[in-house]
Amino acid sequence: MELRHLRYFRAIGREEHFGRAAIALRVAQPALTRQIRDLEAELGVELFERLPRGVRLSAAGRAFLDDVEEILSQVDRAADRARRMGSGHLGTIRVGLSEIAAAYDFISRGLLHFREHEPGVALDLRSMGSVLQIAALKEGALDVGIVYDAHIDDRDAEGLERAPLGFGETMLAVHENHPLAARESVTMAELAEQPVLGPARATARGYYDRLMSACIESGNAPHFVQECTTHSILFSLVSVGMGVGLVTTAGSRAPVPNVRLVPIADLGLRFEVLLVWRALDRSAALRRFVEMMVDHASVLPGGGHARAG
Amino acid sequence: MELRHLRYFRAIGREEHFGRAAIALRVAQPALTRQIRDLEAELGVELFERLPRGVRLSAAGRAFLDDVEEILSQVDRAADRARRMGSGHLGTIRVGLSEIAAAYDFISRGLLHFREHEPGVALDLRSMGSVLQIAALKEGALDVGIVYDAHIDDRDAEGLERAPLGFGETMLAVHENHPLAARESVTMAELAEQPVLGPARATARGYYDRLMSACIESGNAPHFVQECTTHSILFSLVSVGMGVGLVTTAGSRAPVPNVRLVPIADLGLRFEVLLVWRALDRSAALRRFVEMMVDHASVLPGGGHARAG
DNA sequence: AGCGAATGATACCCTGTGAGTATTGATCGC
DNA sequence: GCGATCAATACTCACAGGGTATCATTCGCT
Repeated sequence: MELRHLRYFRAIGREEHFGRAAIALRVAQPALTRQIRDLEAELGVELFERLPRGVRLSAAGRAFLDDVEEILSQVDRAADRARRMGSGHLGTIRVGLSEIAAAYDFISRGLLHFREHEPGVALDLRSMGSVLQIAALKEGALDVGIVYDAHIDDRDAEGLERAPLGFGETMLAVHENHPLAARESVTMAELAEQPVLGPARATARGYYDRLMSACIESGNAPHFVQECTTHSILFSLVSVGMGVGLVTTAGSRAPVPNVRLVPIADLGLRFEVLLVWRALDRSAALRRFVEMMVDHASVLPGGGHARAG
Repeated sequence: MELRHLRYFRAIGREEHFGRAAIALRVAQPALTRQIRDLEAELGVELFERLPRGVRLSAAGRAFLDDVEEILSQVDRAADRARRMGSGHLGTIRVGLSEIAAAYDFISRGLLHFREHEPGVALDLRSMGSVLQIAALKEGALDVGIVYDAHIDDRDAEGLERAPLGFGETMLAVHENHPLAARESVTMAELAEQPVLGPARATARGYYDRLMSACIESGNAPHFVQECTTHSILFSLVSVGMGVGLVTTAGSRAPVPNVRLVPIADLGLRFEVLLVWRALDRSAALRRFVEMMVDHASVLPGGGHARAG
């Protein structure tokens, strides 16, 4: 049995007329006679009652017609689904999101934009740290990650592709009652007297190392009193007055009400926010996602970032 | 797209290996390569990722495989259903049952027997009068009827086929306190003094006419005081003492507690209980039903009836 | 009653396509 | 580096499915 049999049978069953079905199918009538004869032989069932003039569906034929209609429409749906999937309009993308990502409006806007323009593609957003994202990407447990460039070392580079989305400036988080809270900017020298909170090397090695290098280069390495594994912990500690914090984030507003962000004049430590994915991944949906994220939150050659139309 | 494509794709998708799939399908491997190439071209989707060594389902291929599995099993189910329907093991038979039928145990037993042996065939039992059954049969609203022969006249005979199932004896229904209740049998002469209940000509013309003819032939036409359209009405009236009733039924027990059935020695009016169906009806389930009913409640050539093994 | 139209079945021919064999190209494992 | 593995390609062949012409039957309209 082939779909041809079913298509022919459906046409004849609907019309209960070989001639009209032949016209609709754009084949000659004898072809239908033969195919239906073969189909009936294979099933061992008379699908049509041969009347003196014309034909009529038998009881078995009527039941079979219902099934065939369902089957053929299911075939169409399956083909359509495969096509949409192949063209990237349908599917699931597993996106790794470290908590820092939420701070960048071009990321959340980009995600929203994609979801609106590709409603068939489910975004499986997974909150996980940058280091974990890289590992998950490599073992195929994640399709795309959003991380700081500092977390990718050269060994990671092979097999992974990346695209810059924007930048994160490293700033000082201070409690609103802190003397430095009202300042336009501060210098590293001013931090020497302060208890400073910083990242944890264990969970963000590359970032930690680059931050430390920059501090040392500035000539005024601060006094770190606490390593924080996440931004939210760091902000919490700053907000209860445990010290000032070195954080890399977007914009000038902290996610906690009573904490202010102050630029550091002589540090100039910038991190790139990257989209990362497997170079071998040929998923059309992924390509579409990357394209849209890059396009939406396009990074200008000069270094800043702006929204594209 | 043909089922061949789907069958090949399913085999390769399950194995993720062209060679083994070719063996399982009993075709040469190049045939698969070509069919899959065509299928992918038609869908515009790469269903398999071509690895340096071997193949792997793509995301679209994996989704398509799920659909294809469903489609192919549905095709099998549809074919199976059509076959079962064609062989009479599946379907629906609309059976007309007049209330008299319930009195004959070979009918209820036959129905039960059929239901047990053909669980795939639904019996759509419809309670309707004999005359209505004949009409419904002719216009295709009913597949088989169970009626007294008296209701079929020669005009009905054409187009309808019949088979005898058993006999109904015409007896006298009397209230248990009635003087005749204890008798072994009565004669028509004895009924002359009685108020008699009989059938209604409007709803059972053939039966009524034959009953009347027999009464007149007996030489003692009784005095009918009431026409009853149904057996249950007649029995009700007898049970409240409105008179004695002439009824045709099976066995010697009335369906109402305080009514007795007494044979009428000199009437000898017997009616055949018939299975009736359209001669042109080629439904296998119907044929199976007729065969089983006749076989089960087989009527012996001598005239009586007995149960067959 | 007879003729023509309608309808599906049959006969016959021909082309396209699907399958087979042999081979290539590429890669992996030892 | 050699042989094994695996899919793709080249080429040939047979047959299945489609087309045209025709038949058999029946129905409708004179």
